[in-house]
Amino acid sequence: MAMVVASSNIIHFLPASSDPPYELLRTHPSLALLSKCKSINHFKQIHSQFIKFGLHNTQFALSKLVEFCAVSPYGSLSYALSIFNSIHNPNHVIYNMMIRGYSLSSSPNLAINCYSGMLFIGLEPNSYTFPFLLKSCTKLSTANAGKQVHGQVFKFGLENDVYVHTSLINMYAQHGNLDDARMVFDKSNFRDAVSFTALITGYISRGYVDNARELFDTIPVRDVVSWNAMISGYAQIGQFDKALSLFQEMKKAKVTPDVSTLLSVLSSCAHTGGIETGNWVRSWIEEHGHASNLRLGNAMIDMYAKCGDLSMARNLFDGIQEKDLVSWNVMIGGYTHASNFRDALEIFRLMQINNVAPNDVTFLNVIPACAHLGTLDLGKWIHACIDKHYHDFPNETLWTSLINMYAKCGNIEAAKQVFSGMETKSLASWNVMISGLAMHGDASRAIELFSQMTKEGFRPDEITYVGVLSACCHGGLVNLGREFFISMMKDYNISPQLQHYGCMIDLLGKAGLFDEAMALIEQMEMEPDGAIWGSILGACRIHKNLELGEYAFKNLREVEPDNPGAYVLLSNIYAGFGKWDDVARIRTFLNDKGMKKVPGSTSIEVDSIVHEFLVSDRTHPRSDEIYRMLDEVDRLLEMAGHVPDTSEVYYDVDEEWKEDVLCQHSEKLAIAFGLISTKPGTTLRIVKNLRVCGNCHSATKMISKIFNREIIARDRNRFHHFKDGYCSCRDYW
DNA sequence: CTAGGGTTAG
Repeated sequence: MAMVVASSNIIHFLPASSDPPYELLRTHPSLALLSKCKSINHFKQIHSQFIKFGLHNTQFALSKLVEFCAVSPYGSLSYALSIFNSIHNPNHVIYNMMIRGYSLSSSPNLAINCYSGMLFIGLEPNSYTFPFLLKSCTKLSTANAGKQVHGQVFKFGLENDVYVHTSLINMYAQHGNLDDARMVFDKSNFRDAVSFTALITGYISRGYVDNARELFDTIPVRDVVSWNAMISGYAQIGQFDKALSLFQEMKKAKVTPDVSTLLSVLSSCAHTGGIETGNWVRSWIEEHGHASNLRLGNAMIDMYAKCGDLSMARNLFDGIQEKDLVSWNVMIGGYTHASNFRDALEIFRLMQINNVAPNDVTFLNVIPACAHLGTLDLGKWIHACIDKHYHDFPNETLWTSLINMYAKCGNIEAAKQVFSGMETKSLASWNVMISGLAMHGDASRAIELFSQMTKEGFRPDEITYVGVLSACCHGGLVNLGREFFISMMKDYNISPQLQHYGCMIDLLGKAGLFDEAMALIEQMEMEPDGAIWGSILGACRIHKNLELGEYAFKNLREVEPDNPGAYVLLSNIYAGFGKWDDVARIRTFLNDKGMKKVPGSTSIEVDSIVHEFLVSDRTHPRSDEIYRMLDEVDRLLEMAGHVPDTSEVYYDVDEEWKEDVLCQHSEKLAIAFGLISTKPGTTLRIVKNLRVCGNCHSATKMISKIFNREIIARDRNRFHHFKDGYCSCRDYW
């Protein structure tokens, strides 16, 4: 092997013994230049300085030149090699620096060649050689080379050097060979915090946190990295409480935290809602001059957002001058996490204005916001953006999120397109597609898709069955619903959860099968929740069942004492029986308790802007036009013979409820605005926060015919497609 | 003259 090759431009061959005294070399001014060198061109100038002063004839200076080229990020390994090749008899240091260079490069295997070359010319490796060589072995995917190098360590009697054995432990640990890592550790006669920590991180990365902790407790003197390894280990596996209590111990031990510590601690605070510790960390960061650290800033934003203090998060976010992608993502994610979807989209808009390119994390936080708000235009724009820039990164979660968004924004066709375009479908994608179809009342397609997914070998999970059962529920398919419910338990061993019972009880109740519904409630192994009693109560309203209605109300009030919806539904039942005294009694009770019903609101997206309306809302800038349109709508409805159904309306009871009679429900305002602000024939998509009332439902059916508009309405539970005077729910909801 | 252990969003 010819490791020593003369290079054409460097022709000096000198024996090592010609080095002048180290002191003269070490203090030479040209050496100081290297520490400031930031480019290879600058290095070449320094190199010629070395030649000019005759420094390049010394092993010392040559080792410095090779070190820079091989190790510095501004160096170049090929340049290091050309210098190395010009050296007649490189010493240990020069060889070590070449090996180190390879260990840092993308071809760590070449370190081994270099090591062979060193042996070939008769140089013995020393205690510095192996840490570098072992780092290369660590980077290799196979364990073979590492084993052999371990043999070399014995051969040269270096197994008791603490640096060498730490490198061995680390190498084995990184390869997942914890037994050998432990063996080296146990056999070594000297251990410090570094060698302990190497083994501890190995245990943690394989999930053996308890073994790691056992070891951690026996470290004689722990340094900050040991603490960090253990604290972040707990955080990684989700044991955030343990991470935080260990941090308290670290404070007691008077070990100063560094940036890594603080990042782990902030993340733990974020996950546990531990805002007190979070506040402490924040003041510590400010006192110790870390306030301008971007990563800490981002972690603090995340912590405050996840702990629910969005305004503090926003203050910190606004205070960061040089925001990076993560800053934007944590702020958007914070708002989405807190269900503050409008602000999430607002930050996203600011991000566009600031020309910051989004990534998949951004989209995963923005798309659900679009889904909740029903902003189809923005959702489409994001979809186009993903198609354009991120098609190379197939991200099933991203497509699944898009399917869900299209379904929730009322464009089920686009949802189907994204779904069928997915090359590899995940269980989650089948699930969102099925529940999307269910939401749109397309029970037959949902069920068809379910059988297709099982044919393709996917095993349905509990979420799949929530979708399937809710499809049956929205389609009124009682028999099929029963069959699926049984098959879920029998064929897939999924025990029904609250949501499954909820679907079944809703389905049975709406069909008037009260005995069966109540029997199912008896059968449940958990306490029925408010949704279940609510659906019984709602079914009692439809089927005018006063006795069961009162019973369901009693139970609902026990589970959700502060839910005014229970009183409203019961009042509806009384109204259906003409029991106005009871209606009034409930009203008085609600007023005395100061309970307000959740204000209904409806939003509509026009030209990518979301307009939100409340009952009798007059705050919109085009309010006058909207109310003129509303008058026109009411006039045409009356002409077409639309008679408001007064059975659900609270006559003579309350100012707020009177407005129902005036037909100024928020959905009608949104529709009126849609009619005046879009071209004739444009589909109107509205999103309502509550369930659509009977009056608005029948009015909207007629509006769709009179104005020749398709109106797609999302309420709390499902979609209604109004067209030509009909609704896709077939008045069953 | 050279060295070993650890890192943000979902």
